[in-house]
Amino acid sequence: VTHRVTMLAYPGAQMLDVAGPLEVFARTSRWIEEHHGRQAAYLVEVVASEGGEVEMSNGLRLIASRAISDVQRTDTFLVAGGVGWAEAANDPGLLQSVRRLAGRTPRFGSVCTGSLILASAGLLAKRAATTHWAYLDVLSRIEPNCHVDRESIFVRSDHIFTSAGVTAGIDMALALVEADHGRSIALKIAQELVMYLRRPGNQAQFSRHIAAELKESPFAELQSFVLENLDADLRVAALAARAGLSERQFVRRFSAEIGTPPAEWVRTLRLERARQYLEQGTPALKEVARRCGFGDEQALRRVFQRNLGILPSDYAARFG
DNA sequence: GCAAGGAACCGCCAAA
DNA sequence: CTTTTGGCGGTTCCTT
Repeated sequence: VTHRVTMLAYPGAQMLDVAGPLEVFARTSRWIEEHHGRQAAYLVEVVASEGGEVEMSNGLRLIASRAISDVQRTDTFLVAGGVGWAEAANDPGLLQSVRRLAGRTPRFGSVCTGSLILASAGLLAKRAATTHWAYLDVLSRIEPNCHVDRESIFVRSDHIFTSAGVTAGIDMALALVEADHGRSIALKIAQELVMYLRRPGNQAQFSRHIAAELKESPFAELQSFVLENLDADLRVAALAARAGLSERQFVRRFSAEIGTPPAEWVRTLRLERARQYLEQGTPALKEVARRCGFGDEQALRRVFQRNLGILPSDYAARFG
């Protein structure tokens, strides 16, 4: 059974928003063909706001398979983000097409500022959604009835998926794959991507999938708590108490099970979360530090410097 | 970038 | 006799 994924591009759309999720679907397809001998699971296509050719935000001229107005049906419809979102959101014809296609698609969503286009089309009323950091307020302005989630990397509201940034778009695509083909395949693809992207350290940027992996661990509950409360007191004594073990025993068991001692594990997750925030556009470093549980900016800076050899501000400038 | 105090980690050991 | 537990203290790393 072929599942069609349609990605909308428009002038000034962000190429990575298109490429990231499509990469996930493409890899999943290939993996399933190789391991199950089945026909490709996903057929991906990029459609243009109009005509067949759009200039992306990086200057690349992308030739789309067709215009969105020509698409009769698809199974998953995604809208990319990018600097051109505002023009796209002011194009009544395009919004009409977006509404029409979303209306006849089992599920649809957006990456980054693509949410603003969905909102402009009136598709996010009474929905939970998110978008790029810097545009959360714009989102509530466009659609006052949208429940804007300011914390999440990506948000699902029934059949509508919105995500915060490029890496979040990948994360969201993985969630769609998980819904279609199950957790184990989604995890495999996530791992493959992590290797492909050569992200050192760990895979925590795919937060949801790490969370899935945690289900296997005897410390699952504790780990989910940590994942969801990175700004809480997560010193060893506190964690041990939460786990109902003596400190000594906790450190011993945790290290044996997880492979890293608790404090280090927490620090790694905090760093990874901070990277996510910086990659999705930078709120004040102070705010990043607070949300991730680093006491202050200095602590954040030290951990970055030591683990990545780069300052947070430089990291944001380079990847954000 | 430094000193001083604190937290984390882990080997060791005795008790359960 | 083996395994698990948890206190102790030294070293290292981190925070202030």
